[in-house]
Amino acid sequence: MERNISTFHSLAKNLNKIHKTSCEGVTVVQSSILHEISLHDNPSMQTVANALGMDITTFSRQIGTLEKIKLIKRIPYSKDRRILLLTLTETGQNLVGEINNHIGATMEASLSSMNDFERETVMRSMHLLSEKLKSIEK
Amino acid sequence: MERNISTFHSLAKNLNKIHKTSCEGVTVVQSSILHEISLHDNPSMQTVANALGMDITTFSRQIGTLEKIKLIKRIPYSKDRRILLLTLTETGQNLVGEINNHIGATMEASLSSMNDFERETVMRSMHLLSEKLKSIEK
DNA sequence: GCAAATAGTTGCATACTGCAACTTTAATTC
DNA sequence: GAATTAAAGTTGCAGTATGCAACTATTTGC
Repeated sequence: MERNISTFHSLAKNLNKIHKTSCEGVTVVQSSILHEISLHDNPSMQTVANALGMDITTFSRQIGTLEKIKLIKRIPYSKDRRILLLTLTETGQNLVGEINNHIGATMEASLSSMNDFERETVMRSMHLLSEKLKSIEK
Repeated sequence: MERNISTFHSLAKNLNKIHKTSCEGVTVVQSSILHEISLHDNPSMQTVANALGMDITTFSRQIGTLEKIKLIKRIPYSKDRRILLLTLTETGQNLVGEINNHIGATMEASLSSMNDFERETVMRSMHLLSEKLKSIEK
């Protein structure tokens, strides 16, 4: 188990490192926000902030920044005027695509020395693990 | 591949969340520093900062904080007086142990619905992946 | 011995974070 | 249907984190 803890730290650190080097011009947090928006269909601020487990006030300011640099737009929701819907601009969509490509390429590169079976096993395990971890409450 | 990117984000986020909830009284960054120190035998500042990919100035200040709250000590190295060696205090060691236990317990809990074979596969994949990711240069 | 390199610290200037308090709008309650 | 309560976001702090530049102190190389 001791060894698993080191694996935990190492994996967390390296995933973060990959993410950092993959999102030029934007921070890791901002990249996560953009990605999360891309997963939904015009989500509200609360929706995205909750999905990311971010404090809404910090989130609000990050959204302000992202709108200022024209990666997203805030659109008032006519049926409930308290709500602002978030949408990626075209620039934002392109950036998300680039970041995804970069992350994907880095992952591919680091798994390149595995055979297809190993690679498939690792990817499936990653997916399984992430699904299990999602369901942690609190 | 599109799906793998979401897995990537989800996994990174959840590992970070587990870490955050596991290190009470200390930030995730500080916990990483403590863990990294625990992996070495009286490492120097540079050694740990490099291992974590942290800027030495930020690191220096974090070490200042950690020493102030008596989790680590800086010990001058007699053979090269530019160097300070880092060591965990007893309190620091205990904290690292608690954090490790908490992380371990959370991981166990979230994998509890798997059978032994699956769990073993996932853990081995995690380890394999983290090893591969380590070797990414730059 | 002196120039260059290395380990670490400190001075900014900037950015991130979260609690408290606020505004605006919607839902509830009586 | 007015009054209360709740929800979505924003802003005011105050504390912390981050990184570049410049600094001190030591060591290494020639």
